[in-house]
Amino acid sequence: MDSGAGGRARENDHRRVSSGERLNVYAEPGKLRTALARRGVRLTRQRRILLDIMDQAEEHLTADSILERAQKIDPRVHRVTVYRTLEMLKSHGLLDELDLLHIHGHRHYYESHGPRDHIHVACLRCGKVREVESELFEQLKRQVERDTGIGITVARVEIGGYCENCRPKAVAPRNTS
Amino acid sequence: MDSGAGGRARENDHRRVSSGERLNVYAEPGKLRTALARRGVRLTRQRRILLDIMDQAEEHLTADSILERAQKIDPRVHRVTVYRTLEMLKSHGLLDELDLLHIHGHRHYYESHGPRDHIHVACLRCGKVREVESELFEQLKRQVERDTGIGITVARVEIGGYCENCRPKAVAPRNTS
DNA sequence: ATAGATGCAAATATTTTGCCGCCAG
DNA sequence: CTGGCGGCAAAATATTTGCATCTAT
Repeated sequence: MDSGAGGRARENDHRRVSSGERLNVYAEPGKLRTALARRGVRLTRQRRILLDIMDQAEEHLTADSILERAQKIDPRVHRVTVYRTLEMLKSHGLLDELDLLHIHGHRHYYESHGPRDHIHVACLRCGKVREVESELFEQLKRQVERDTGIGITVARVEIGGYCENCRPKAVAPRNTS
Repeated sequence: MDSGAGGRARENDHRRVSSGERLNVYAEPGKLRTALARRGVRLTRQRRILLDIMDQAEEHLTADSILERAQKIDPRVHRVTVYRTLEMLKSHGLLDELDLLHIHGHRHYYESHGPRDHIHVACLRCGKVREVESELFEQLKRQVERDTGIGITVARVEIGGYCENCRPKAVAPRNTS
C-alpha cells in the first residue's frame, strides 16, 4: 500500500495508548543532523525533514507514521525515502529499531539512539509503553562483554506484562509477540 | 512465496553460522505436546509434527524453516498451519518470538519457552548467536516489577556486537536492525 | 561536474483471512 | 456428531530493488 498521508486505525491506537510518555528527554535538537554532518553525509531537503521529525519525536514512530508526518510538511517526501533514510541511520548506529514485543502487530518502531540505553516495558493489555533506565542493565552489559568476549554495539531489553490497572482483568494473556 | 520444501539462501546462511550452538538444553522431549494436552488442546497430525520439530530444535527456527522441516516428514503440512500453530503456542505462552536484532532481515525466530529466561547475544558480522543466562537479568526483572508495578509475563534481551574473531575487521558496523 | 540521493513502479517477503470440507475427541 | 482444525486462494502488510532523473557539494 502507498496510502500517502492517510493514517490507519492501529496506528492511531498506538499513539493513543502511549501518549503521556515522553521520549527523547535527553535528545538535543538537531542531534541527528549534527551527527551526520560530522560524518560527511549529504543533507537533502527530505533528510532535513525526516531527521527533524525523529529528533523531536515524543513517541515511538513507525515508518508509516514518519511518512505521514513528513508529508504534512512536504508531500513530495516519498515512502521509499523514509525506508532508505531509516536504513542509513541504522547503519550509522544512530537509530534503534524496536518491535515492542509485537503488541500492535509486526510493525517496527524507531527511536533515535540516546546517550543511555533504556528498557522498554509494555503492558500487553492496554499497550502503554514505559521507558526505564537501570544501573543493573549497565552491569548486565558489562557482564556479557566479559563472559562472551563480545564488543557490544546494541543492547535491547523489551519487557511485557500487565500494569496495575490491567492486572485484575488479565485472564488469558493477550497475544505476546 | 509458497516454495514448498525449497529453502532459501539466507535461510541456509543463518543455519550455518549458528551451528554448534545448541538450544533447548533444558527442554524435555514432548514438552509442548504435554503442555497442550494439559490444557485440553486438540492434537492433530500436523501439530504432532510441528510440536516435535520445535521441541527438538537445536537452533532458532523461522516459520519458513519449520515448514521446510515439517514437509520433509509430511508434505501435506501447509504453511498457513505453521503460522496458525505458532500463533496458538504464543497465545499459550509456550513459545518465544525473537528477531535477533534483524541480523538476517526482518524475519522472526522461534524457540520453545524454557524454564529460565536467557539472553541472546549475536555477532553482527558473522551472525553467530550465543545464549547466556544471568542472575543480573533476574534481578533486573525484579527491579522493573518493583519500579513500574507491572506483572512481567515476557522478558527479552537481545544484544549485538562483534565477537573476538570479527572485532579487528569491524570497520563500519554491519546493519544492525 | 558528479557521486550520491530521490521518485516511481514493480518485485519480494512475510503474515493474515475467508471459506469450506474434514477429523479428533 | 460437531466444533475446532487444516487446506487453498487471495488479500493485507511491510519492505526492497532497478532504473532514470535530479541535486548537494
